[in-house]
Amino acid sequence: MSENYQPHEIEVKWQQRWDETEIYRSQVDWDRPKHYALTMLPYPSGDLHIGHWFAMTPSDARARWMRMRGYNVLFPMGFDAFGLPAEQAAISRNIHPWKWTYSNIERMRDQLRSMGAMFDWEREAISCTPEYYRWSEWFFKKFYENGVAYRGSALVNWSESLQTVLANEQVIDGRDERTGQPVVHKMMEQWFFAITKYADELLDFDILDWPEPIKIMQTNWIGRSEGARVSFRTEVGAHPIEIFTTRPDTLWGSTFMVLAPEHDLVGVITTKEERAAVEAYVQQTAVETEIERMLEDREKTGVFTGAYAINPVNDERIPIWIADYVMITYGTGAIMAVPAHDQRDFEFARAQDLPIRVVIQPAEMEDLLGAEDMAEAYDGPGTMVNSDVMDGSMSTKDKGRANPAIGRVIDWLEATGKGEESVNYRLHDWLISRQRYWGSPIPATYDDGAIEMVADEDLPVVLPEDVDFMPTGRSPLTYHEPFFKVDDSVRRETDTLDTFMCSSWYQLRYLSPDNDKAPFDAEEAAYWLPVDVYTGGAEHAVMHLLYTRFFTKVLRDIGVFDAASAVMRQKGRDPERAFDEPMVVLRNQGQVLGAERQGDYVLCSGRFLGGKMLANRVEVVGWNEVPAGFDGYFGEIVHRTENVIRLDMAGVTQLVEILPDAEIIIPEIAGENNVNQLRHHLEIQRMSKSKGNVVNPDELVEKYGADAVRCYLMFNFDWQKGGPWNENNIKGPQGWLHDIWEIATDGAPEVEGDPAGERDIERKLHQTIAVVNRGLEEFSFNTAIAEQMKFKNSLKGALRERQIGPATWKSVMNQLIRLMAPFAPHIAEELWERLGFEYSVHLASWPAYDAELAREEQVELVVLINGKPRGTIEVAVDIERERALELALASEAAQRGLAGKAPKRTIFIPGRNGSDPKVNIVV
RNA sequence: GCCUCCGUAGCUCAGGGGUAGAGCGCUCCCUUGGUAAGGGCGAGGUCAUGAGUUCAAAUCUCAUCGGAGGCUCCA
Repeated sequence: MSENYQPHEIEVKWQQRWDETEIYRSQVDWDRPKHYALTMLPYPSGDLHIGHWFAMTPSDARARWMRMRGYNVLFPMGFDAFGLPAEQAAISRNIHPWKWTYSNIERMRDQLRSMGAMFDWEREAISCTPEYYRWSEWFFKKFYENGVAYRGSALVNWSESLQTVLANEQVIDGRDERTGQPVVHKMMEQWFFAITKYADELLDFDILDWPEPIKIMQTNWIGRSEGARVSFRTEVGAHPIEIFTTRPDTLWGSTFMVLAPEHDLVGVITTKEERAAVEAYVQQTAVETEIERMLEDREKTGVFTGAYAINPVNDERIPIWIADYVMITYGTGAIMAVPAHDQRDFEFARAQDLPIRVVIQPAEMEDLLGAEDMAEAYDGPGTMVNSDVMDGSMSTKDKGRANPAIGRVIDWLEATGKGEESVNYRLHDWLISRQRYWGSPIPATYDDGAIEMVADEDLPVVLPEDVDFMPTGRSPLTYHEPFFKVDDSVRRETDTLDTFMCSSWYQLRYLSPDNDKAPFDAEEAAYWLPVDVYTGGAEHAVMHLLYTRFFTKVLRDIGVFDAASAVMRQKGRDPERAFDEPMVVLRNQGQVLGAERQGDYVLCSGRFLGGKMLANRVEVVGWNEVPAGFDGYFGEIVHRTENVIRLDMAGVTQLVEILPDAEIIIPEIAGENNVNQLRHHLEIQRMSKSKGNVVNPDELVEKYGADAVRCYLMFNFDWQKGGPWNENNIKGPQGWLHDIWEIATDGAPEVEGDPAGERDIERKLHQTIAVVNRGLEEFSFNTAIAEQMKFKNSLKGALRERQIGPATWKSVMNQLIRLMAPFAPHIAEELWERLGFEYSVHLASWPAYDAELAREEQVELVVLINGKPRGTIEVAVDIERERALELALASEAAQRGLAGKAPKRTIFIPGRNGSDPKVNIVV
C-alpha cells in the first residue's frame, strides 16, 4: 500500500529545492538554440486572480516543454508597476504609492511562486524602480533627439474623473477605458510620440504569426484610407478649406460643405447675420460629450454659416454649414458633402432642405437616377455623370486607385493643381504625457520656455516621495518646488509618462535588469531577441501590442540595436529583420468566466400527457410577468434538447414537449421564432467582484494543490477561447494525478508481463507522445492532457490484466513522468525522485516520438456499401489494394449488399495516420 | 450596418471527405480498513437547419437560424 498523495508537502518542498539549485536560471549559450517565451507581466493590483493563472500556467507548461526539447529557454516575470490605481490608493487610503505597490508586489511574488512556474526571478524587472525608469526616461530623450517625441498643441482627450489627459487608445466609445467615465476634448499642449510616421509599417504583419482578430483590430485602428485632398476657396479671402475624401469621383456632386463646430475657420468665415446662431450651436455642441454625439440614428442638426465656398472642379458656389456629425478628430475636420452618394450627407440635406445632385449613375439602372426619387444615398458602382470631362468614367466598388474613376479624377486633380492624392489615417500620434504623479518623470526642462533634455549623466530624474497626491488637473509635481525648480529661470517638466510607455520595452529589460550602463546588454539582446512566443490577453490589441511594435521599430531606426546586430553578425547569426518586431508569435488566451447562468422565462400552454405538457404555445416573458389567471406552466428554461424543454418552476422541474406547429413568441427576436431560439441556462458572465463570482487561486491551491489547479485550467478549457468556471470538473485532472501517483508509488509489478501487452502499451505511449507534442505546439493544452488521461486508463487496465513486467513498467513510467512534467511539475518531480531517476525531471530530455513504435500492426478493414459502413475485417496495417478489395468483396457484408450483382465501382482508401483502411463498394 | 471566429454527447471540448471521440456528469453493479473515497459494466449524438458537390459530407459550397468578439456618423 502506498503513501497518499499530499500535494502541499511536495509542492512547497520542490519549489524550495528548485530555488536552491537554481534550475530555472537562464543564461546565454551560443551553442544552444534559444527560445524566449514571454507572458504579459501583471499590474500589481494586490492579488493574483484566476485569470493570471489561466494566462501564465499554460505558458509555463509550453516553456517547460521547449526546454525539455533542448532549447535554452528564457521565461521571465516582472511587474508593470506605475499607474493610476496606486495613486488612487494613496488618495483614498492615505498610503504612499511606493508602499502600496511594493507590498502588493511582495504578496504577488509569493502567489506567483505557488504556481510552480519556471520563472527566472533573477531577471525580474519592476517598472517603477529608478533603475528601470531611468531607461524609460533615456528612451524618451532619444526619441526627442530623433524627432519621434515632440511637444505640440492638439485637441486631446481630457478625463474629468482622472484629472489627466489620455491617449486615444485609452478612450473607448468616448469613455475612459479604466473608469468608464466620459472624456471631453480640450485643446492642450502636450507631449506626443509620432506613431503616425510608422502607420504604414505597422500595417505590415508579414513576419508575424499573430491571431487574425488582433491584426484586424490593429488594421482598423490605424484606419488607413486612400483618397484625395482638395482645397476649396472661400469668399472671405485667404482661408481655403482643406478636405479629405475617399470619393473624389463624386466631387461634382458636392452641393454644400460642412465644418466640424470646433473647426478653426468657423469663427473666421461666419457672417454677421449668422453669428448668433452659429455661436449658439458651437456652444451647444461643446457641452455634449462624444458619447452623445455618437449615438446612432441621431437627427442630423447643424446651422448655416452664411459663407460660401467655390467647388474647384466646377467653380460652383456652395454654402458652408457646421454640423456635429463632422468630427474635428478625423481627417481635416471638414467635408465636401455629396448627399446623393453619402448617407450622412443625404440625411443632412433632407433635414436642411439642401440640393442633392446625382453624379454616379447606377450601372444596371435604365432610367437616369433622379435625386427626388431617392430614399437613401446611392454608394454603389456606376458611371460618372454631370461631371464635365469625367463623364462616362466607371466607378467600381473598389477603393482608392483600384477604382478607375477615382484614379482618373486624382490624376486630373493633380494635373490641374486642384488637389492631390492623399492617404488619411484614423491613427493619431500617441499622447504620452499625464498630469499624474505615479509614473516615470519626463526628463525635460524649460528654460524660458525653451525645451532642454536632462543630460544622460543626470538620469534618472527621480520621482520625489513627499508629494501631495490630490488630483487637481495639474500634475502633483507642480506643487513640489524642490522637484520642478532647477534654478530661477529653469523649470522641470512636471507631467509624467503614460505607463504604456514603460511596458513597451519591458521585454528588453528582462535581458539584463541590473545593467546600469545601458537599457539592455547587447549580447543578451543578440542572443535572445526577438521574443519567440508571447502570450496574454486580447484586451491589449490596440494599446500595448501596437505601442510595443512601434517602440521596437523606433529603437531599430535610431540605432539602439546596432551593438546587438554587430554581436549577431560576429556570432554568425543574421540580424536582418531581427529587430523589426518585438514578438514573432502571439497567442491570446480566452477568459475564464463566472458560473452564473440564466435561461428564458416562458409561459407554456397546451395539453398534458403522461406527466409532461405538449405545448402548442410558448411565450418568452419577463420573470415577473405572469398574467393573472394563467393556467399553463411558467418558469425558467433550465435545459433544452431539440423540442423538449425542462422548466424550473419555483424549484420544481417540469418537462414540456413543444409540438412541431406550436406558436413560439420571443419578443426580442423579430420575425417568426423557432424552438432553437429559446435560450436555456447558458448565459455566462465575466468574473467580477461586484457579481461575487470571483475564484481565489490561493484557496484552490489550498484545497487541491497547484498541480491540480494548473491541470484543471489547461484541461477544462480551450485555452484560446476560455469558458465558464465549473469547479466540479477539477475532479478530472485531480483523479488523473491521483491515479498516476498510485501507479508510480505502488512500485514495479511483480509479474512477468506479456510481450503483446507490453508492445501494445509502448505503442499507445508513442501515440500519446505525438498527440501531446501537437497539443503543446498548438496551444491546445486540453487535448494534450486528455490524451495522457487516456493513456493512464490504458496503462491501468494493462497493469490490472498483469500484462506489464517490471522492466517495461519502469521504462513507461520514466517517459510518462517526463510527459506530465510540464503540466504538473511538482508531482512529476516527486515521482521522478521516488522512482530513483536523477534530479531533476525538468532537466531531463523530452521523450522522443518513434513513429515505428506508434504504428498499429493489425487494423480493421471497413467494408462500405454505397458509402455506408456494413462490416469489418481484421487485416494487416499495410494491406495492399488488391488484397483488400478481394477480402472486401468476399465478405458477408459485400455479398449481402451485392445480392449476386457485380459492383458498379470499388474504391480502396488506404489507412493513414491512425485511420482504418476502407473499401467502398458502389452497387 | 460591416468584419472575424464558432454551433459535435447533459457539461467542457477534440476530430474534420471514408466505422462519431475524450474528460467530467449520469444509470446499474461491486467495494465500505485507500473513504468528504475506490473499482467495474453501461446508456447518451440525424455532428444547428435546409439545399448543393461527391461513389461517399459532421467534414467542402451556398443559404437560413443561433452564439462570441471587434469596428462603426471614419468623410
